[in-house]
Formats: sequence, C-alpha cells, structure tokens
Amino acid sequence: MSGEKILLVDDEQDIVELLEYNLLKEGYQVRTASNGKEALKIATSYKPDLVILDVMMPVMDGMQTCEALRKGPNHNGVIIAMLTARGEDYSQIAGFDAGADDYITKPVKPKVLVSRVKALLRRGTTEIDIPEENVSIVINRDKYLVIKDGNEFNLPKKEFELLNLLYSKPGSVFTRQNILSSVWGDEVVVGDRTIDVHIRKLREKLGSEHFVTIKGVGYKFQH
Amino acid sequence: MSGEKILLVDDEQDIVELLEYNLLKEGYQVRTASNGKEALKIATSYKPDLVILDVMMPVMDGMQTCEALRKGPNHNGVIIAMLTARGEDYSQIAGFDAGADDYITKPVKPKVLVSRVKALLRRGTTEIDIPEENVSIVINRDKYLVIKDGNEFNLPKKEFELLNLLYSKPGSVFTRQNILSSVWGDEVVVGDRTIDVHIRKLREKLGSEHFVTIKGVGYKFQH
DNA sequence: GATAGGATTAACAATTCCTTAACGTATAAG
DNA sequence: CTTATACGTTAAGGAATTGTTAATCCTATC
Repeated sequence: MSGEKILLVDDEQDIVELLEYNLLKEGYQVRTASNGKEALKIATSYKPDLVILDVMMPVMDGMQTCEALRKGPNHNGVIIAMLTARGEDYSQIAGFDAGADDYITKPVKPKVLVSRVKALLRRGTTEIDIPEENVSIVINRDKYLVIKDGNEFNLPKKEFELLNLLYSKPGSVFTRQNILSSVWGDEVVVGDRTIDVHIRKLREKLGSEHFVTIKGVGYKFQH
Repeated sequence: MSGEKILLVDDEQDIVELLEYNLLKEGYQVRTASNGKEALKIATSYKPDLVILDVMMPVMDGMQTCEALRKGPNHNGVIIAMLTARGEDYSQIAGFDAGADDYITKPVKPKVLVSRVKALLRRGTTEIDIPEENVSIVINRDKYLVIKDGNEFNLPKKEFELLNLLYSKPGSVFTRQNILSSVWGDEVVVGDRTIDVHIRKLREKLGSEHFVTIKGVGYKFQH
C-alpha cells in the first residue's frame, strides 16, 4: 500500500466529506476541489493518480475538466472517473468520449466507491509493466520468453519452469522437494543432480548472481 | 483499428446477440460463451483482450470465472468487466475483489456498453506504447488472403486458420491443445503429426523464420 | 462418380532436451 | 587432518518431441 493520491472534485460539500472520509480510511491521500477550475489548478502541483469528477458543477463542469486534464501535458496516465446522476446517459457517453476511464452513478454508496477506486488503481499499477527499480530479469509466461538487459532468451521447458517457480517469489527459498513436486510432479522420480544441472544452465544463461544456493535447504532467485 | 478480441459471456441468448451485434459493428472481434466453464475453455486458445462476464450464470458464475481467469497463467493483462443486475451491491464488491476491472449494470444499453468497452480498451492499448515496426506479413480475414512483401497467397482453409490463430497474438505461445481446440474443435480427434505438417506448409510458403517451435509447449508466430 | 486439391496419416529422420553417472569442489563435523 | 555431506561440473547416452516425406483418405465441385 503506497497511498495513491486521489483528487476528489464535487461542488456538494457533504458528498465530498463523506467520500473523503471513506477514502482516507482506506489509506489513500485525498485532496478536494469544488469545481473544475480549482481542480486543474490543484492537479498541476498535486499530480494525482486518480481524479474523481462530478459531471454537474458550476464554473467548469466535469466533462470540460476531463478534456482539459487529458489535453494537459502534465497528466499522462492519470485515471479519471466521472460521477454522474442516474439517467443521464448522454452525458455518460460524452464523458467517455472526453477521455474518462470510468463513471460512477450517484447516489454513491461509499463501499461501492472504494471498491471501484481500488479496481481502477489496481489496473493502473498492474498494467505498468515496466520493471520497477532493479528488476533486471523479466519473464513473460505468455511468450515463453525471458528478457535480461533487453536480450531475449528462449529457454527450454524445464529450465523455464524452474525459473518461473523461483521467480514467482524472489528472495524466498524453495526446497528441493518443493522444486521437484512443482516442476517435475510428485510421481516422477529423478536423480539427485538433475536440479543442479538445470540451475547451472540458468546461471550460465542469466548470470549466477541471480541464483543463490542455501546449502542443505534449497535455492532462491534474486534480482 | 486493430479489432481487439472480446469474449462475451452470458447465459441469456438474446442479450448476447444484441451486444455481440453492437460490438461487431464497432469493429471488434467477438466470441461468445454461455457460462463460465465454456468461457475459460475458449479463453485459453482465443486469448481475448477483454472479457465481459455476467455475474449470474449457471454452471460457473461470473465471480468464479473471474478468479479463475486471474489465477490462470495464460491471461496476463486481460481486462475483465462484469455484468451485474442493479442493486446487487454485495456481488459488485465481491466481483471487484475477485479482480474485475469494471462492472456494468444491467439492463445494458448498447451505446453505453460500447463506450465503456472503448474506455477500457483505450487504457489497455495506450499503455502498450511499443509501436509495431516490421509487420512483414499482413492477413486479410475477410478475403482469406495473406500478403507478404506485396505477394498475395491463397492459403487452404486449415492453414489459414492456423496462421490466423497464431497471428492473432504475435509472440505468444499457443499449445498444441490450444491449437487443436481452436482450429479443429474439441470433438475432432486427429493424429500427432497433423499440426506439424500444417506448420511445415506455412513455413514453406511464408518463411520458417516466422514460426517458432517451443519444444514441449507449442508454437508461436513472430513478424 | 470422376477429379483435384486439401487434409490426414504413418513411417522414419532429425533434433533438442533431459537425465545420469562420474568426478570435482567446498563446507562443516568429528 | 580426515571424513562426511551436499552441491558443482561435465559430457555422453537415451528419451521425448518435432520435422519431413509420400502415400492415402476426404470432400466439394463439376
């Protein structure tokens, strides 16, 4: 939980307070604005991860604000959710075309809002597939591909599966038993050195620094 | 317009047809299923970009299906939207916790659905910011035609369908199982070497560099 | 029902990958 | 220091999977 930043924009003060309270309770950072103009001003310096915009507002409404945010150069990747009253189908669509990522119909139940916010931010973070910090090795299960320093490796099945297992919990030790039953299955019996040989090949291809032996216990992967 | 792949899952046939029609009209590729179990089966080989799941279904409901999709290793980055009847707040939340990216309340207006789908896929694709470069092979599904270096090829049905499948997700591996159930169907039983022979013909005609074997796993297409 | 192109099969070749065995090395215990 | 134990390394044999080819079986079309 990193406490993503949310900007909540609505002109109805009591709604703002209710929603703000519930979002804060979940550990998010929250700032509020009561119209679009104010929201843009705050967004510039606050750089929120998610903006929740009421459609109906004085001074500058939600759709205008949404468009302005999308066009503004400093808000790449910001997630925008619109708050709209039931029945306004037209404005829903207009809101989407202005670039909103989601809409939420009023009246809003706090629980629903929080769930929706979680889902929106979850997608935001899971889809940023750009390796964080020192993730030197990335594996793509779909493509059966391992990428290290921009180079692609096509590992054989067993090697890939072994890597895949260790990689699934970087830093955690997997015992030989764990490894055998995961990669080879419980019925298959293989010799003592089989795992070692595969580890060796992974070390050869990807660098031995990533594969740590814990003697008497097992192996672990580290970035 | 690349025609993203949508998997539409609902047990009510008329709803499926209505929504399918509207999505097709927008240029999306659509496949349908009437329950979760069927959906999972199709998803494995179809590899959709977006799955629209009804919450209430026989055999396997939307939430279970959603969880299964999220846990499955072959569905990285798939976007999941849930269809839910008004007032089911509890299931909405549960749906989110199962990992859904969005929910849409029924009754659904086609226009609203399409807008929502656009918004969901927009975020999905805008974040994949890697531009396609050397697309050496282009296939025309309507005309059953393959174009490589300006030359047109008229492939036989099975070859075309096999190519079409692999081509739909360049770089992603399709297992022999995937391929069989997509191209041949689940009831048909064919010999071991059938796929190989078709792959061979594709390699012969289009160049073997485009068809990569992952031994023990399957095949993938690359440009 | 003849024909042609496509799809499938079977037999065999080729290849890749997995495993093993034998030996080497390191570390800890006696 | 010796010994025991676990892991590292290497190369070779064999197992499993895929590639290739040609013959045969289908199926649609005339």
